[in-house]
Amino acid sequence: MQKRTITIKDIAEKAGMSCSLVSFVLNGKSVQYKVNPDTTKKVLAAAKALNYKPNLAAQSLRSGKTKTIGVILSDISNPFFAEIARSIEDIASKRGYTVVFGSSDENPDKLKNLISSLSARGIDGFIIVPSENSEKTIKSLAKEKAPIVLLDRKINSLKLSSVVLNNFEASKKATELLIKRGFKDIELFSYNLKISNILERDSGYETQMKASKLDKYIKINKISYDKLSTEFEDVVLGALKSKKGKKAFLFATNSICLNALKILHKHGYKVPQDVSILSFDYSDIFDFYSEGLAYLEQPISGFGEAAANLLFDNLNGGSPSIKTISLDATLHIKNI
Amino acid sequence: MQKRTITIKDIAEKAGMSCSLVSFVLNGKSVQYKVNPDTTKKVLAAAKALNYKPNLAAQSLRSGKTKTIGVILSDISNPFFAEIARSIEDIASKRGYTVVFGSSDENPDKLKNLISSLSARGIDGFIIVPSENSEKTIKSLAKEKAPIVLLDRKINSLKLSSVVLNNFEASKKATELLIKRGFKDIELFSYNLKISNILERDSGYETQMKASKLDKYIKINKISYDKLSTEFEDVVLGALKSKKGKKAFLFATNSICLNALKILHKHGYKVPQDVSILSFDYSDIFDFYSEGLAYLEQPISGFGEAAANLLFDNLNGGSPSIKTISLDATLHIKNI
DNA sequence: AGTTGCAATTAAATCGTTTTAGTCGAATAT
DNA sequence: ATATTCGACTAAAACGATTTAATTGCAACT
Repeated sequence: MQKRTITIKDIAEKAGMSCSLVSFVLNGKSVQYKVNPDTTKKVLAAAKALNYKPNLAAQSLRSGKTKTIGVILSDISNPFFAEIARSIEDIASKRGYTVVFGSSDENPDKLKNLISSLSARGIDGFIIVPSENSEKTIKSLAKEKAPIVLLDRKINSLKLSSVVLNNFEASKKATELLIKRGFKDIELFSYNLKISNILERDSGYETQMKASKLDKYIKINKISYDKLSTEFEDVVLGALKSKKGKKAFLFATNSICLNALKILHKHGYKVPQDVSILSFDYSDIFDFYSEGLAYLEQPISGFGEAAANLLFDNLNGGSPSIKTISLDATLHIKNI
Repeated sequence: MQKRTITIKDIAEKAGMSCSLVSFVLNGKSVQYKVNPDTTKKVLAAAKALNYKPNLAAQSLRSGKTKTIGVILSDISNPFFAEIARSIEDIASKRGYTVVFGSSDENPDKLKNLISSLSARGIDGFIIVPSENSEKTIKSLAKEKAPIVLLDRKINSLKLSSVVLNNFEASKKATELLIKRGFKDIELFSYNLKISNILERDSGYETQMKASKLDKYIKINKISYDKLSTEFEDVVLGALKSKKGKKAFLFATNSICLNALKILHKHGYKVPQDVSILSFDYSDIFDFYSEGLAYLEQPISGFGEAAANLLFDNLNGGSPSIKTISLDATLHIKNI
């Protein structure tokens, strides 16, 4: 069925000239190589007539570039990362690049495998959401290979561009709101992952609690990433029973909050009667609560766009400028 | 910073032999080409010592294969497609393939652009969620290029493998349940897209309504895909006010249902007092309803897996067997 | 007239791998 | 002793595009 693919040679024959000329024209270097305007026209006409599509493998082999960027996320089926993926895809396609995605599941070994398989494909640049303990892997990638932009989390010891939320400020601001509203018993639910965004969220909470002399109420519940659906229920129920009185839960991520809300509902606890909620990220569920809830919306597409633009600047400009872009969260309050 | 990349030639030099031998060994053709076992060992040792990674561009150029598959979805930021994307990615990576994704937004022009840009990259095979009016585009791709598997929707006029839900049966079964529970006034909310899954869901509903002599209650609300957040509210409110008595809404997709539930909540309507709900797909929201709700869960990862396996079978086996795989939905009932 | 200069074109090398067609010596067969 | 086979290996072409160095005419200058 496949009618042999059209090469530059076919064009050359049809137009009655050498391959070189065709290549010059097709790369927009007619002027530079002083190609006769008539010749240029002939080439373009022939290329269109034959419906020529350059062979990317050949171009890559020659140039060492693949016009492809690699994006490694935690999990592309997580809505947060799916939206990021989408915004990166949009920008890349406008620039004529394609994107390959990989999911690390917060697992450093998977991350390492992904990086090595992508880097073997001669990817031009990377956008990476670094998992725990991925410092060495990323460092060695940075040493030998293409530009890298870190996303959602930074690694201070590495001199790399990154795009992150202003996590510390957001978390502090959220805690402050709760305190202003009269809450003292504020518990944070967070992952036990050693990644910058989580650590900063923890620290923002802690800092504000201390600043407001609520040291003795500080309680950070660290949840293991892959045990959210199993062992989390006891943690939440325990926290609900711990003390009497006005109570608030601060959730470091969407997924933790969602699971907690399900547990609350399952056991008949009510928001805001039993507890008030403040969560990072937006979730559709939030639209069904009209009081006792607030959330910190992240500029998700902004992350993808900023990271993609940063990467392309490094890729094309060549100027390896290291930047950290820090975006702000928006606090939405529903009668809290 | 880049220490020149290692080629097969470097290995050949280090091991003191020709490139050919190295290639034979590295491709596991030692036996076929009767390479001396000692030589084989030497090659492998040298390759490992130099940390050799084959240049994919060169391999592609030579073989015409890219070890890459293209996946075109409606919108990768939609959780349904994100989960499919994830399951395809997992299978592909196990087989040593990478995946490039594109989102068509149900727009035939975007789909066409995506296909042409992916096909120019010499993609080995495609998994496509066909949008409306994409028949011609896909047909011409099928004629000139690699294997295609259609996903989520089929196009009867094209002889292509596809993986879909048994939409007609699912929709009929759902309608039947509602009727058994005593509902007569059952309205369907569906997209006005001419794609097989939607049309079959419409038809399953209609068929069952007729079979149960409820012809005069048949009402299909067709919503325009990109106006879900704007013009949909009036449709829902209108339907709620139309008749008195026991009422049920059947939603053809997750996104329609989610939007409707938000509207219900916003205007103070209650489930099941004002209306009962039956939706395709699962949504986290559903966990917050304990009565008057049922949903048809689709085997989402199953879609991705089946499609990927089908594609790889065609890709490697070479046998261009055309199969339609039809998966069943699971009906979950919450006190309806 | 002979050199120079320039516009326009082309041949050929190159990127890294795979594969075909051979080479070469040693072992076996006649 | 010569022909045949076979094991082990190699040279070189091919994939398609880009780019450097070289080659044409032809006009312009001294």
